[in-house]
Amino acid sequence: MTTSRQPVMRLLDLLGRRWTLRVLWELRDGPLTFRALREACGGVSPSVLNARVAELREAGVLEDAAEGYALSARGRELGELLLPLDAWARRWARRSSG
Amino acid sequence: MTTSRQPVMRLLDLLGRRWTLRVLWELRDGPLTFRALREACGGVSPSVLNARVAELREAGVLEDAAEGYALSARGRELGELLLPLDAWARRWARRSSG
DNA sequence: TCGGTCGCTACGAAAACCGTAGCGCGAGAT
DNA sequence: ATCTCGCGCTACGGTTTTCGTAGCGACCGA
Repeated sequence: MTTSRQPVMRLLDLLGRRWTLRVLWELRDGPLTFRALREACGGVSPSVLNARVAELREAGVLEDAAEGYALSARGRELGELLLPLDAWARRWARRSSG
Repeated sequence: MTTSRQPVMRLLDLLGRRWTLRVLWELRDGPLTFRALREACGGVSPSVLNARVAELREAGVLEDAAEGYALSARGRELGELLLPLDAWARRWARRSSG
């Protein structure tokens, strides 16, 4: 009840690792190669990126594609759940400045 | 254009730190004291929890309350955006097992 | 064969995180 | 006034994660 045995907490733990959310976000609108993904994420170190990719792949969220890496069907679903964060973040950016 | 100058990427960076999402999640249904929050998060070390709390406080997502820490109005909005993750995670948990 | 790009690994330095102990403070009881 | 208790939070040493850079082997077009 308190532990991460609940699915959502496992998910929160997975997403709460550096670059994971960002990778998901960048892959939302189409596949990217390893290097392109790396640059899209502002130049993460390849070791970390590879670790994240492996985790997401094992989680069934990301999969290999001809064009590089792509979100799976499940991953696309998850990506869409992340979408409203954009609107929220825009409103959020207008804090303490008016 | 590529960097985290875009609001959503700042947000993704904020949320992509260990325990941040979890803290948000645990605070969704009511305020918690520091120690209660700590236990709800499976016993995070207080130094890290304090850092996360400070970050979220500065971001205007979390605020001090009589009962401990509580989500701000904005924070509650963000918390609701996280809500569908629960349903997704449940479906996700039924992978590779049926 | 050569140049270019691909996914990915190696490895030392730096930063983040963990676990435990405990401080200073305010409230309630004696 | 003192004692006690739980509170938010800090200190600190050890472990893990992340970073930054360099580069390997494979593939492909010229």
